[in-house]
Amino acid sequence: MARKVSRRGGNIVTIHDVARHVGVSPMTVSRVINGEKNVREETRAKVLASVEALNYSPNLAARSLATQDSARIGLLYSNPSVAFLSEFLVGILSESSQSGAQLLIESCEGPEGATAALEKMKANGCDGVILSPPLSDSSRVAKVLRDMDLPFVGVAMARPDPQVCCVTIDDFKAAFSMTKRLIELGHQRIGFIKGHPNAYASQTRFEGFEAAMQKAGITVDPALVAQGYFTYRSGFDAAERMLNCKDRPTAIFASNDDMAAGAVATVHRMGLDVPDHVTIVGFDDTAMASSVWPELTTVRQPIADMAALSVRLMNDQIRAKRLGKPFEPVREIRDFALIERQSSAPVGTA
Amino acid sequence: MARKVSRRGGNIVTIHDVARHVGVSPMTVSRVINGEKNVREETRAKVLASVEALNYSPNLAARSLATQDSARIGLLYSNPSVAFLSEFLVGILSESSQSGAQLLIESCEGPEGATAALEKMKANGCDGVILSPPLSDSSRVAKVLRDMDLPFVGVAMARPDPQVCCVTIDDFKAAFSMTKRLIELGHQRIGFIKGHPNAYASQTRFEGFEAAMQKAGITVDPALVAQGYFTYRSGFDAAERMLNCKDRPTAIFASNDDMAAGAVATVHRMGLDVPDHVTIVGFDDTAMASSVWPELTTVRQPIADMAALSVRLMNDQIRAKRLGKPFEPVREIRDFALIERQSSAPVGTA
DNA sequence: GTCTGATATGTTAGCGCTAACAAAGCGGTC
DNA sequence: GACCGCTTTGTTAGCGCTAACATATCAGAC
Repeated sequence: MARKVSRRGGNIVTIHDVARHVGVSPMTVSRVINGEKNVREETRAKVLASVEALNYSPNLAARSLATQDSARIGLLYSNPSVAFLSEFLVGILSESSQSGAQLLIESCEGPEGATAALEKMKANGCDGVILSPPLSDSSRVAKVLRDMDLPFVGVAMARPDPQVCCVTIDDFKAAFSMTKRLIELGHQRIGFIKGHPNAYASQTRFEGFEAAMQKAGITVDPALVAQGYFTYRSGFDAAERMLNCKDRPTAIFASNDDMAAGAVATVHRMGLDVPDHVTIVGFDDTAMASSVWPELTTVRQPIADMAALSVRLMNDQIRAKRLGKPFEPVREIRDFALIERQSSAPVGTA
Repeated sequence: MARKVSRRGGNIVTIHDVARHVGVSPMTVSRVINGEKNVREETRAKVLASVEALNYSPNLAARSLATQDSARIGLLYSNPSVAFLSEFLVGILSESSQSGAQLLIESCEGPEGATAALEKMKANGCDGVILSPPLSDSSRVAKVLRDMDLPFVGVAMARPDPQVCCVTIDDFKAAFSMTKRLIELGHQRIGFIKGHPNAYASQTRFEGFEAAMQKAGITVDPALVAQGYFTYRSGFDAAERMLNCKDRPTAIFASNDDMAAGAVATVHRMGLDVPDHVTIVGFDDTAMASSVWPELTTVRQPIADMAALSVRLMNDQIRAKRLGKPFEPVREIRDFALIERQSSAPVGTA
């Protein structure tokens, strides 16, 4: 008898409490909790009932200590589209709270600043890194990570790199679908505002646009293709130029929401209406899309889902590395969605 | 000899490795790591050198298991201004990765949906909850939490409630300062767009505006005070009404950035310029503020800092509760900052 | 009946860390 | 020198969980 002192906090329910309550060993409870097979169905049911009754929830700290796979995952972002970032983080958090991963977050100024941030992470005992765009697309960052021998997963990469483990949507197909939808609405003169020339996504999205136009037998008028830079201002300017054409477009497809919002502002400034005179659509479904008026029709990436998936891939990769097993890079492609709001309408409504 | 099997993952550096390297006991290393006093300066230095040399970083899982204060902190948000949310999460993450807290994130649809979310959190073994606005201001949510006996911390609450532990800025003072700044720029006819009538922040900000006007001896023209709802559209409409006044305002102070952006759009639509004809300023410094053109002059809350602080307060509170000690609610007030961008200028520039 | 090979459960020890206690070291006081 | 109180270091055990091994149970085959 007489353990000297109990360090037990107080009323915390442990696996032992459940075990005692059911009349089995803690190990059996553990097996049930972790969904292992080789537990009699009857026993499993009793344990689950007790878990419910006692309101037991496992101590993740103890678990990761015992299993030795407490992954410390670094999150690196730069230049964030804030809207993207919040959804990204929500996805990461909800997944990692289940897997019990620790998170380390760092920001950096573009790919150049990444090295310092990554070194800091490594020094803090990071086991792997998840990259948000645009870093996920940077071959420079990828090289640094490989040199450091740190596993990584890219989220929303536009450039297909078979070497790299990532979660994305199909930008080409998404742009294709949006364009197709505009054509279905009767639009023929469709303007396109490209994204930043450095971003792979820009090119891919433009190709999707072209392909859809070509498939519909519509020639793309070079006067209706403008270079943008993903900024509100660049969308504003690009739209102005297009709308001053003799034969102005009835629809404008901007490669992201900020530029689409800028385009909306231009249309309004010229005394025209969206969507009555001009349909405007964006890409990304950031906060911008539903903040402006009229709200933007746009393409949505399931960012939170993608982020959550990236955590799972990261865990798999870290585990594989610990066990010295090889890890096959995976490219997971998620479905996008066309979100139709008030900024688009059939041609010639006004 | 012959421990049966080592379950050690592999190359992980532990406190024992450091201890052996220095030639002291693990406990001494632990003391150094945790910055306890009663360690000889010489010993401390040697330990720190070894920590550095071996690139040791403590296993948070083991620590929280041993200390029994592995806090599981719930984050509840609703209706998020995405820009707010991302900064909030960044702050929370960077702090909690240091304290080793586990995070659980849930969203809900306004205060009504909060109960379900909170019950889910409690069932998942949550020890306390951090509330982001507008939930932090909801007395309903506060009541639910008190009934559940869950500690909580509110971030960016506008309503001072001495019962509640929170981190905020002084909305009154912030609105006062911004108004004062506008007056310094020579503006006299200043319009004010209020926020949603349900939000306490709306009232507080308006009071700050009034006080500054009064102090400068300027009468507030009721025609230049409009009810808004924190949405782009409401700012758009409110500004339109004001600008159609016979004697139109030279500046408009909107209670948040979305409404300010809406006001900018109205100004442009009327063929006027920002800031040459009308100065427009916002509040919050969300992504919106630097996405639109011209970029908005606004008031910034140090959201990430505030969020990080809320985690510390939460940890303190949880620890106090575990030890059965009383916890005095704290109200921490952080400094705001006036961010001057291109949407404001001295009066009469054009 | 006994042996085989499965499945189901229990036992032991240890993951890395620190709370609590124990002991050693050190200076000063009477 | 014996005693006190203080600082510094060490020892032990245990936080809650699970890997690995050990054992029990059972069905079926010969």
